[in-house]
Amino acid sequence: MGTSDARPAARDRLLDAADDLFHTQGIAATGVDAVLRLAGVAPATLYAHFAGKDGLVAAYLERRLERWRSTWDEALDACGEDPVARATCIFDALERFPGEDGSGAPPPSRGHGCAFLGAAVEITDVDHPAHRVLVADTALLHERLGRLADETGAARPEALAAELLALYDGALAARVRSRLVDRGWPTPPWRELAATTVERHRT
Amino acid sequence: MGTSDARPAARDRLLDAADDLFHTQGIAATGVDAVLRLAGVAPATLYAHFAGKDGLVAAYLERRLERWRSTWDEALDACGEDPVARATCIFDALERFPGEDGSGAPPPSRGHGCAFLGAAVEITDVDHPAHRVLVADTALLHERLGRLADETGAARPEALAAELLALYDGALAARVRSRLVDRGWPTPPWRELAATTVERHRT
DNA sequence: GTCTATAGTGGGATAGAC
DNA sequence: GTCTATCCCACTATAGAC
Repeated sequence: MGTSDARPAARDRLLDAADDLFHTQGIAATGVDAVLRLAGVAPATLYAHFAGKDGLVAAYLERRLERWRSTWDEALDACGEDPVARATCIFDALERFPGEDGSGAPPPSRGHGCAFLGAAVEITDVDHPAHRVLVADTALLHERLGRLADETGAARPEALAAELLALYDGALAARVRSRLVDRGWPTPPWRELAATTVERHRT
Repeated sequence: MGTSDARPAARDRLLDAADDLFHTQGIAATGVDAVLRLAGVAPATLYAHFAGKDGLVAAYLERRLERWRSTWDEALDACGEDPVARATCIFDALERFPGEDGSGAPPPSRGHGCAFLGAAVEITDVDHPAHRVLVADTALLHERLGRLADETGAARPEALAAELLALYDGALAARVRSRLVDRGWPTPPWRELAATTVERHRT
């Protein structure tokens, strides 16, 4: 069956290259040429699959959001039934997430922060095809963290969820800062901090 | 004396325009033309004062970092001698900071996150003239928070400082997310959370 | 039919000359 | 201050290969 070819199809190679370059070098700073070269794909193929660069950007973010969602799903499946574990396992997901994990990722792959928050800084036009994906990312975090916070029996679930989200964003920002200054600071134990936050809200 | 003219000099008008546009629309997405138009300045004037767009970007970030430093200084002067107040008054500074404060800033002025972390996503070339300013921002935060954490008598000052920094970055990220989804979530009481964090480290 | 190779066009932005 | 040059980049068109 042709679906098991050794080399991925051109469309997937384009998305892989886009994921790498857009995230590590910035979206606007990355020319279409660079994506084409890394993917080993001809220009016409790109425009056959996507609606220009903007469409490729949207598709790259969409696929990344799906990957994040399933990584989080797997972490939730693996962490058991304890409400505290479930509310804090977003940090397990972060450790598992390809590129952000502890595995042998080359230096520049890590430490570029949340791809969606980063894109939100570069893309301010609400008519950009990627804008809805940026909204969907925040919506996903709000909805899930809100539900998980609710399950912990917190008095004010949304307040707890907002604090957990801040911890998550703080953890990602810390990686950017540690890339900038290299002289390492101690990495806070995010998961434990999150657990403490949950407990504080259960009074 | 010419220094008290009603209209600022061209160089300052350029920096004002750059501060506005680069921060709210992104650096790469903002053309030099837009800066020139908003500043009411001729192209040649820009290139007489700065080394091209990159130089303007560096100067804009440099001036913004200085503004942030003095805002933080004033907040430190105003918050008294209590070590906990001093360690947490970075959030007072955030409230005072022009553009990020609660004052009548038009919608798009707020909610674009830390200008330096944002620039770090757009500018990955370490040879870019603005790169050293990005490093200086993180260095300032590390150094000051480290010193303030030390003054609280924390057992592990750097660990405390890292947590305070995460809270700071989380607070800025929360503003970006609330701009994206508008349906507001409760804003955590950052200063109180920071105070709780300090107390937890004083055991 | 999907993809590649190559060449080329138009627009916008940086930069500098007059 | 206007006006112009130069360059880069997104995008397209054509023709051919697997």
